[in-house]
Order: sequence, then structure tokens, then C-alpha cells
Amino acid sequence: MTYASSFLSTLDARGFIHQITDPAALDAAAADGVVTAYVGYDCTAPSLHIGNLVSIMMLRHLQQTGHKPIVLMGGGTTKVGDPSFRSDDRPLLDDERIEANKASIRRIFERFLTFGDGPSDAIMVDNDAWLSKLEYIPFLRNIGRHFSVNRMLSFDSVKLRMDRDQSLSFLEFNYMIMQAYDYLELNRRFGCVLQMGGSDQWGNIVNGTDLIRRADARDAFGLTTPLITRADGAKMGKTAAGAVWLHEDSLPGFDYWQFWRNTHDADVARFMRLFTDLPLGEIETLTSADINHAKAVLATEATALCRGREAADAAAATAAATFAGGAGDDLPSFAVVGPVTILDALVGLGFAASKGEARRLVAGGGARIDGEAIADEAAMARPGARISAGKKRHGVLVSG
RNA sequence: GGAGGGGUGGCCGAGCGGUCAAUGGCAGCAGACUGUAAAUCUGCCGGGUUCGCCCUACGUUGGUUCAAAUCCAACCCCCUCCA
Repeated sequence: MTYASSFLSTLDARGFIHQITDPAALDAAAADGVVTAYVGYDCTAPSLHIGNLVSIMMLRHLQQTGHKPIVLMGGGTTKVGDPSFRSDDRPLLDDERIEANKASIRRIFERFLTFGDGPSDAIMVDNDAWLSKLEYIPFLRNIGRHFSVNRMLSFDSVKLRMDRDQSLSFLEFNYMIMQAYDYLELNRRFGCVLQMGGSDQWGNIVNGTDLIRRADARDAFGLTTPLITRADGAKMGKTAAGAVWLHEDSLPGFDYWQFWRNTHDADVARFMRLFTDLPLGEIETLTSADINHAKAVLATEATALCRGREAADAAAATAAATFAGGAGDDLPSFAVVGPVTILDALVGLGFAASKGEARRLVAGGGARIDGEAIADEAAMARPGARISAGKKRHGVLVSG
């Protein structure tokens, strides 16, 4: 369908929409006034990763089209653990850990959203504020009565565990109730009428809109994004090195930039629409001209959003210098005292997991010092040397 | 509850007393070709190594044997069929 509101038409044109509970009504609400919407994030790690980026961008578009984003931190729910589509229990984290993760994650959002007190300023709230204060009996009477266990058992997320005869603790079983309750709380406290999330959250989101209707007789909406995969079918954001983290402490800017630079041809236009602010017309122009150059633009723009323009330009400059044969400022470095063997340098820079692997790299002709291929594993490298493993991984030895 | 089948390296999946660090496929890494892409071809692909070997690994724990991923016992977990 075509949307009247700039919010939904933007999301639609850029490929964010998978399902909406009542598209026409939500569109009307968004065209009519300020819509307050939220996305929930858990605090199991100190950083979010690429998989969360779609919903973060959605909140950004929400704000830029005049609406109000709420970032809900699952400080309370993290103490329970989402059993959805997981085969194993998640480890439970202690309060201290959760607090530290929350603080760290907030810094990411500050890059994408404007926080404050204005009508369309973003706010961040923690569901621990209400979840940990709940009283059991009142909760059961007021909220519990709206949930049918029969129906909860029919959700795929629960059925999966039941069918496998895997234990699903009562604690975890309550997760979906808490998420629905979060939505109700946000609706009451902030007039939040839209919950967004990945397509795997559809069931949980619908639970929330149902609860709001039953408990307070009000309408609320849900919107999910498609699962973003790469053109070759692989799940996005997994590299050999692990998850692609948004936080600079977990993944250096240069590596973040490189992740985007190495996007498959077929994904460039789609990723530009999803993960940059570039206007659609410009994306069209860029990707139909020189696809390889377009990737560099994608990398720089995506990095600028997440890490700042300066970090993006630095990464781009380092990449340009490095791939031209020089060395940029932003390369990974390894501090050494005096010369070390090529093997130690490779392991120290994280290019090889063990000396054996480093040996194989040298034997296979993949190791270079200052651009010179090294065939001898006993070769020494001095501080200041540029070490390369293959064509893409580069680092420098620094004195220290 | 009864009867079968199975748990092997990141994943899938062979092996079923020594020649097994374990065929093959996928993923990954490197080389060639390119565009820091894809496809294709080639090599590598548990750890250490003085390159002789050594260590750790085939669900868990014991046992048989000169020798076990392979045989036996117990236990744990998964799957299928019957009730």
C-alpha cells in the first residue's frame, strides 16, 4: 500500500517494513500527529551489534519524521532471559553487569538519536523501573487474567521448546508476559502506541497490543522488520572474527568500515537504504554508476552514523592509503620491544590464532612485511614495519 | 513403560580394534584471476615443536587389550516406532 505519513512512506521506501498490525490506522495516526514508538533491547552484552542496527535506524527515521522514540532497556527482562527461538537457557547476569552494559549501550544510541525533553526527543527507559516493583497478587489479578495459557502454549517460540522436550522454566515462560506488560506501561506512562522490532518479535509485540486493548481498551500498533540477510543467504553481521559490534571498544572503526566496504555487490543498494541516510535518488545514482566506489561510500556513511564523521573519514583515509601500499594511522597495531619474528607479529596482531596458523600463513605466501612477501618463517620484523596477512588484513608494529 | 537407532573436529557427515588428528561436504583462511565484490581454480584448515616428535580430542565414567573413535559395562542426552 502507499502511505500518507512521511514516517511510514520512508520506512516502506527504504525496505524496513515486514508486517504492521493495522497499517491504515497507524498511517493515519502518524500523518495526524506525533507518534510515540519504542523498541526494546536487552543488556546481555556491553555493545549492540549489526543485527540491532535495523531497528536503531528505524527509530532514527521515526525521530526525523517528527515522532518520538523510546529506547527501552530490558534491565528487568534481562534478568529473566528471552527463550524465543533459543534452544539453550541464557545465562543470568548480575545487576552490576547489567548496569554497566546499559551505560555502554546508551552511548551508541546517542549517535543515532537526539535525547532530551522536547516533543520528539528520544528518551531511554529501563523496564526494571516497573518490573522489579511488581507485586505478585495484584499483577496476577490485573494482568495475568488477560493471558490465556492455551494461547501462550501455541506460540512457536514455546512450542519449539516443548516439542523438543526441553525444559522451559516458568521464569522464561513469563518473558512474553513481561514484554507485553512493558508495552502497556509505556502506553500508560508515555502514550506509546507503537512497538517495533524484528520479525521474530511479532508474537511478543501482538501480545502487547492485545493486552493494551484488553486492559485499557485502547488501540496500539506493532511493526516488524524483515530479517536482513545477505544476497548469498548468509545471516548478516557474522564474520570469522565474530559479531560486528557497534561500539568502538568492541570493534575498531577501521574494521567497522571494512565490514561495510566488503559488502556483496548485490547488497549495496539495499544496505544503503537501510543503513545510511543517503537520499534514495543518490543511492540509485551511486549504485548504478561504479558499484565498487559505491561500497566505499556505503562504508563511510554507515561508519559516520555509528562512529562519527571523523572516525569514518579516518577509516576511509587509512583504507585508501593501505590498499595503495602505504600505511594509514588507523591500522591495528602491536607493541613490541625490538625486532620480533614474523610469526610473533602475526599472532600479536591477531591475524593468526596460533603460531601454527601463522606458519601456515607464511608457507601459503600470505604474509608480508612492508608489502614484501615473506617465505621464511624466521624472518624478523622491526618496529614500524607494516605487517599484512593476505590482501585485506594489515597492521603495524609499534615500539613499546 | 516396551522395541530399535544415534551422540565424531565451527556445522553436516563417514569411519566401527592398529596404517586415525580421524574420508567427504559446508563454513573459514591464504594464493591465482579481479574491483578490498561474486564466480572459478589451487593450497591450508586441533595445539606445541629443537620438525625427531610431543600434547589434547570422537557424549560421560570405568573396563578389556600390547593397542580403542572403534569391543564391554554403567550413566547422561537426542531421535523413531509401539503402548
